[in-house]
Amino acid sequence: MDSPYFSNNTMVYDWSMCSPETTTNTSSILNSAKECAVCGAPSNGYHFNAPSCSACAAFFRRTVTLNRNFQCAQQSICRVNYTMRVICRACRYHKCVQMGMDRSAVQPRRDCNAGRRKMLYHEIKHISSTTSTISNPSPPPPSQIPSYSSSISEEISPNLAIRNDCFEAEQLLDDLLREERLFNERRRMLYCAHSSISDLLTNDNLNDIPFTCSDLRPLTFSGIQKQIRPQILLIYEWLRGWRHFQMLDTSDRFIFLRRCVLYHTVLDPSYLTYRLGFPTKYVMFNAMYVGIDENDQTGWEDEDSCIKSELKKKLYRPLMERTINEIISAMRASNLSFVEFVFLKALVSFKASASSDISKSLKKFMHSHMDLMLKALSLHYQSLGLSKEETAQRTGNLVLMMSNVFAVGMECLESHQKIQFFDLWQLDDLLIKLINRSDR
Amino acid sequence: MDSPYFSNNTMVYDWSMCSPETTTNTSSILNSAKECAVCGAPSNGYHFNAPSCSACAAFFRRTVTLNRNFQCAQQSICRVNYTMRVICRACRYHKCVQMGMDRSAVQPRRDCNAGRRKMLYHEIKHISSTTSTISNPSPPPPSQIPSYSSSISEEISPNLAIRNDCFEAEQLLDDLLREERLFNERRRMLYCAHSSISDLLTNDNLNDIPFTCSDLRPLTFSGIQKQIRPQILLIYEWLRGWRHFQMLDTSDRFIFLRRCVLYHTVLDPSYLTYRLGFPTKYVMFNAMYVGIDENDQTGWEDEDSCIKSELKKKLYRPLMERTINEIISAMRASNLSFVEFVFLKALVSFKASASSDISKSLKKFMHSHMDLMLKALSLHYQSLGLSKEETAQRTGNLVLMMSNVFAVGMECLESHQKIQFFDLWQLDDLLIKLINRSDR
DNA sequence: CTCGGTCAACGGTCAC
DNA sequence: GTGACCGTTGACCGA
Repeated sequence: MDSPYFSNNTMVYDWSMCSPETTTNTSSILNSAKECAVCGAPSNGYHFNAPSCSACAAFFRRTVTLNRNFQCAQQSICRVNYTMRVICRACRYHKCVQMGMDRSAVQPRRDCNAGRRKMLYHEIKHISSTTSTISNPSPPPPSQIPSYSSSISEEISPNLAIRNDCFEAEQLLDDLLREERLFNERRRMLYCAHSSISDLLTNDNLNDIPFTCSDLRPLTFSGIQKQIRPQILLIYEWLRGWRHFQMLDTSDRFIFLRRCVLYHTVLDPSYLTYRLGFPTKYVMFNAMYVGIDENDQTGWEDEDSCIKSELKKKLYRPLMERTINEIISAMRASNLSFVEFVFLKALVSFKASASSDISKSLKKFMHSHMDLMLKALSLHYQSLGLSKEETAQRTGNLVLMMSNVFAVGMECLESHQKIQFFDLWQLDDLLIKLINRSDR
Repeated sequence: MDSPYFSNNTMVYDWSMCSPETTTNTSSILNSAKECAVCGAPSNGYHFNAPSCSACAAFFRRTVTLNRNFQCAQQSICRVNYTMRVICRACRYHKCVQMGMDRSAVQPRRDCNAGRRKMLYHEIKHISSTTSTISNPSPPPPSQIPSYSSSISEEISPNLAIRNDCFEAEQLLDDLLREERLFNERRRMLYCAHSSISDLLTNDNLNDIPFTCSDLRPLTFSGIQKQIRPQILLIYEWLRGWRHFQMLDTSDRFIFLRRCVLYHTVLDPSYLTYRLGFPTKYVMFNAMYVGIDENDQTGWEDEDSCIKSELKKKLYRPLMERTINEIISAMRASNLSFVEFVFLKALVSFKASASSDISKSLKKFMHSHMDLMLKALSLHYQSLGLSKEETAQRTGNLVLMMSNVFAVGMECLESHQKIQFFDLWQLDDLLIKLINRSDR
């Protein structure tokens, strides 16, 4: 009664189909089971918890058991369908995962001492692969590739499970770093005043902050006002870079976007200030800054037809000071690294969304996703050679920072709801829609 | 004999040879499978549906993938056997087909990263760089254009449609449509005033224009001035969506971006005006419009601290009128479809860049890329059921439109170079860098 | 019904 | 350009 179907429904369908129009129509569910979710070929049922054809199932099984890691030659945007499925294996694998295939559903290598012939086949394969690796001058990979020999299958299985998790975690870190770099590239193009275009277009730009000190300009509120819309777009692009975002329905996307706009607006300036401006300049998302010191009037002056100096200070100095005291100082104290910042941003974004009014199954998925994030962070620390104590301490710092970000973010939200309600100064109308409770 | 193999073989071969000869003696099938039907060499089974040796199979595969067409120096009566097989390729290929080899059994190009060495390399990299992707210099040479074997089509026979080309053409159309839709989604988020956020975030938005009439607002030059930078970013994102863009070096990227900014600035307003504003409103990229009629002053008024009405009209009315007369009217006359617009945009972008100062090999690649585009367009017309005459006529229209776009674009460029030189009004500094010859 | 194993037939590679 | 070589794929099977 429960076996595969029940688990299928809770794990996959509940959250991939939480949009009303799909759940109402049962035939679409039946149709989706008849068609491979990965390549669209006629499917004969479920494989590894996703409606898929046997070919994609075999592909997925091979990829997992051999612990392969593919790299897309393009930008991980290859179309995967019946005719194109063999073109890019990286994207085919990602689509398998996206469509709900579960790495843990791949069983450990079975004991195959069923017949002489099979053993013979394996021995031959084993010998030939061994000799080829020996003849190769490159470092030998035998520890990575599972042996074809069936005799040690029992010993492999626990390691294999760990490796699967590592694989996912590693992938996650790669995704997050890629998206942050893209975000920086876009910000450079939008806000940099002095860089040459060659600097913007180059491939080698691995900087973890988008600006340099020479890009910083005194803040004007009218400048912020005009550039908040592109900034929201960039946050949306960051969110879309997350592999599972496209599977969310509209209302869940809305929740995620709202949360990210709110908390990124706190986090990004914090990191920029920590890296570029502290202790004199508080740097905003668009490389504009205000003076931190009370006597420094930069950015706090009157702006005709926009906002008065007094109101600026009344509304935003407390927020700025709280951000400095509770977030930026913590970043400085722990000497926050780029990777840690990227994790902090992701954890804040997903934790905030998971605490919102989303479907139960999505909530469950989000929590396992955050577990994976912590796992990836731990692996990162491990690769840096940190001890367990240091790892625990830095992870704890990050989690403490998260709660500070939530607190400051809430104050920021309330403050802007007040601004909008009393019309203290003109906010962008898309921002208002994201601040308000209802969507209109 | 080997019972499992035998049953396997019969099952597989029955499926592939579902012909009336299945009643023939099984042994004769096995005998015939033992020797190559083409050259008589010992064969190891079926290839492309004919019992053949691996050499003849490889020969057939190369011939099909490279779409080669051989000519026999004799009278197409050459004997093809084990010793003579390399003498006449025309007769060898002919015999391949005669013996039942099926061109459609040759599959599309597979993942190029799948090679033995490269795979090993990736796996090693995978191990060593668990998390330190930052320090990874990412060895694969980006400036090198890979093999693109399909572009080496010297001896093309038009009646033998290349399967691979069809795949690539299909992929190309898909990419272009996807990028245009993404472009529209981004424009909606940047410029829409009245849509609800749910409308922006929904997946089902397949509209081919980003705005509705209710989004249109009277133009202000200061508004254009402020929003040109996000627009350049969107053009950059469009360009980056092109699969091969990341393989270009910085200077080539610069050339492409310059060309696209120029011609998209002509093309996008043209399409928007044709679809939304004509004959009263000329619609810009950000949903702002000016009046087309000389008596309609909308958008042409004085703007304090930016630009005077007189200068606006002097600088931009001629450009607008030329765009209407030469481009928009042509779009209207041919009732340009969304897909055609997408192709027009791509053709203009790539043709303009290919005519610039880029490396010879890139130029060659660009031309074959444009050929592929025309092929994809032709396939699209074919799928719509258009006759050859109609296809030729519409393709001709599109090519004529291209040259008009180039002409108007050149005038637009000169006009803005003049504006920048005499400082007639303040242009965005990134735009200036893209207009000027040198990069500084 | 969906696992894993199997192997003929694919594609890519690279000395020759 | 050729063909031996090897890795990958997917229809098929038993469990």
